[in-house]
Amino acid sequence: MADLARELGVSMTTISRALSDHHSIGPATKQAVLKLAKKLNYQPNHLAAALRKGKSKLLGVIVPYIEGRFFASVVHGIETAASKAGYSVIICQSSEDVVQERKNVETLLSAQVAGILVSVSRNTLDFRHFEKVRKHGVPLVFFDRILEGDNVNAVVLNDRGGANQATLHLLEQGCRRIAHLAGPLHLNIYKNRRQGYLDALESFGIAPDESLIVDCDMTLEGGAACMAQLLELPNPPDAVFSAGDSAILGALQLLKSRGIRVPQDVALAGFSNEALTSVAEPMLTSVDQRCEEMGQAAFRLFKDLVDAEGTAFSQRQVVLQPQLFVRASSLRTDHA
Amino acid sequence: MADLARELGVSMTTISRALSDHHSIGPATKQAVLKLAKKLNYQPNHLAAALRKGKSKLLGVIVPYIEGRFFASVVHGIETAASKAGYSVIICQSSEDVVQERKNVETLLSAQVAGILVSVSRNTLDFRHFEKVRKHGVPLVFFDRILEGDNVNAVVLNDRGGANQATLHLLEQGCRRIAHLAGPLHLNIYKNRRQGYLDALESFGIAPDESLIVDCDMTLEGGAACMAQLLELPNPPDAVFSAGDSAILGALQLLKSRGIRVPQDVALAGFSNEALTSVAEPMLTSVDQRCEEMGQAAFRLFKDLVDAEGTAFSQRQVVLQPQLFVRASSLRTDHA
DNA sequence: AATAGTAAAGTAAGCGCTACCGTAACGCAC
DNA sequence: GTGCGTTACGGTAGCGCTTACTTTACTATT
Repeated sequence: MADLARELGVSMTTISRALSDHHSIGPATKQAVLKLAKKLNYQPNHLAAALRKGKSKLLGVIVPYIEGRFFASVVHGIETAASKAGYSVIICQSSEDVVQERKNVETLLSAQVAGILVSVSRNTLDFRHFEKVRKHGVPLVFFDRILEGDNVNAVVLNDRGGANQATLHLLEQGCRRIAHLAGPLHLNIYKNRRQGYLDALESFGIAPDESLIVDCDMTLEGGAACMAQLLELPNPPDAVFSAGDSAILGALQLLKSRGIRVPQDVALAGFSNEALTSVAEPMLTSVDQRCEEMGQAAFRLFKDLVDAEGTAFSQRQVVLQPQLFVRASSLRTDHA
Repeated sequence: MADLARELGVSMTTISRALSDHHSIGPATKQAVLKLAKKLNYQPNHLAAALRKGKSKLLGVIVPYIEGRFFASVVHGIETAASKAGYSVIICQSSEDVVQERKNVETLLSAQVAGILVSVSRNTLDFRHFEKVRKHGVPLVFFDRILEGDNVNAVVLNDRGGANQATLHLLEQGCRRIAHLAGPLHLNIYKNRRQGYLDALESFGIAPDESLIVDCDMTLEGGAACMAQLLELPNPPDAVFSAGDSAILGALQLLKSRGIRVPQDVALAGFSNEALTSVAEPMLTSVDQRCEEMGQAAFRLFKDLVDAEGTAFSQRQVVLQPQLFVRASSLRTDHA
C-alpha cells in the first residue's frame, strides 16, 4: 500500500479511501489508484484492517461434528450465504464434548470473529462459555440444538410439528397402534419429536400407550433391538414412528428378517430424510429437516444482529417448518 | 495486556514472554503473569500476533462442495488434525467453478492464512491462481483432485490400485465377463480407476472387450441406463465394476426389477464406500477412499512443509492405499 | 471583497502484539 | 579487579491498515 502511495505521489490515506470506496475521494484519483493496484496486484491484508477496526470478516461456526448429512448441509448453507456477504467461515468441531466446545469458543474469540454460530454439543449443560461471548459483544446465534430456557437468538426446526405431521400421516393410513422410538430426552429435539407424536395421537382421540414408547439408541442396532422388543408385546404395533432414520432402518431390517410385511403389517416413518431413506426397500417415509435453509437462516439472523447494532432487535427465534416426504414404507395400498 | 503489565509493575515485553513461553523469563514472574492472566481472564488477540509475525494460525481449505460423505469426511480429518496443532480452518466452497475458486484463493491470501489445502474444481484447467499462492510463499497442498503434470505437493488415493483390487476380487469370484461403468475421463480419478480395471483383466490374461466398457453418468439413473444397455448385448456381463457407488446402485435396482439375481447371475462392485452400500440389498461391495486419513495426511504434509521451511523438502506426493470392502453383492456362494 | 462552505487530500495516532537491541545484576575465571 | 558469559527484564519500533483531525484550494454567498 505504501508502494502505491509512493508510485502515485499521494498519501496512504488516499489509497485507503480509494480502495475502500470512501467519500472524500476524487473520482480521477480513485480510478488511478484502482488501476495501479490491479497492475501491481496489490493484496489487501484483512488481518491488519480487522485489527485496526476491531471487526473482522470471519465468522465462527461450531458443530458437534461435520460428517453426516445434517451438519454438512447446514454448514454448506452457512458458507454459501456468508461468502456472498463477504464473510469467511471458520469451522470448529466440538466432537460432542463440552470441554472441546469451550476451547472452540476461546479460539474463535481470539481470532476476533465477527460472530459465532453454534449447535451445542450433546453434553453441554452450562452456558458460561457463551456468556463470555456475549460479554465480548460478539453476536451469537444458536441453531438446531439450543440451550433451553435461555433467551438467545436461535434458528430451530419445528420438530414437534414435523413429528406431528408424520404421525398424523400414519393415522390417516389407518394405523391405530403407533409405536414411537424416542431419542435421548435431554435433547430438545427429541423431546419435541416425542411431543409431536403425542399431539397427533391426542388429536385422533387415542390415549398414548406407554409400552409403545421406547427409549432407543438411534442407531441401526438400537432400532432393531427396539423393534424386536415391540414385537414381543401381546398387542404389537401396526406402525412405528422413529425420531431418527437410522433406527427406523434398523427396525425395517428386523421386520423383513422376520417376514413381516412393510407397510401392510407395520408402516414405518422416520425423521431426518437421510439419503438412506431412498435406498431402503421399501423406501422410507421421513421428515426433512431443511438443513440448508437452516444454515441460511442462521447466517441471516447473525447478519441482522450485526446490522441492527444498537437498535433494539426483536426477532430472536426463527422456526423452520419441516417437510414430510411420504414414501412406500408408510403407504397402505388402498391409499396409494 | 497492558493492564497485566501495569498491575504487576512489569513491562509488556515480560508479559508477552511469559504468555508465549519464551526463554529469558524468570519462573516466578512467569507464574505470576499466568495467574493474573487467568484472573482477569485475558483473551489473547491472535490477529495482532499474526499481523506482527506475518504468520497466522489459520489454514485455508478449498473444496468443490462440502456436502456428501467424501469431502465432509476429508474436512473432518483436516480439522481434527489442524485443531490439535493449534490451527483453525477456514472452509471455502468453489461449487465446481473456477471463477469462485480464484476468489477463494484471493480471500484466503487476504486472510493471511498459513497455508492452503485444495481439491480443485471440476473445470479448473489453468493454475495461475495457484502460482500466486506459491509466489506469496504460502504452502500449498492438493488432495484427491490434483493438477496433472504439475510438480505439486499432493495427497492422492491410489485409484488405480483400488480399482485393480475390486476387479481382481470379481475375477477371483469366477467372473470372466466383467463390465466397467466409467466416469468422465478428463478427471484423473476416473481415468485411473478405468486403468486399474484394465490392469486386473490383463493380469488374468483377459483381453478387454470395448463393448463392456461404458461411459456412465455416475448417478442412479445413469447406472440403471448403462446396465440396461449392457443387458442388451448378445453376450451380457457376469459382473460389473463401477467407478462410483450411485451408478452401481442404479444398476442393482435395474437388475432386481428384471428378476436377475445378484450376485449369482451378475456380481457387483462399486467405488467410494458410501453409506448406501450397506443399506442396499444385497449390500454392495465397494472400495473405501480413506477420506479421513486423506484429510489427516493433507494436514501433515502442510505441517511438514511449514516445519521444513528453507530446507529442501523432498516428499511431494503421498499416495494412500484404498481398501476393498467385500459385501454380499459380489460374493458367490461357493466362496462365502 | 470578505466570509463561509465544501470537496479533496494530508498528518499522525494507534489497533495488540512481538522482536531486536540494550542494560543491569550476578557468577566465575584468571 | 578486569573481562566475559548468562539470566532476567525494559524500551521501543513497527506489522498494514483506518480514521479523527487538519490543511489546502476552490466555489458560492452576501
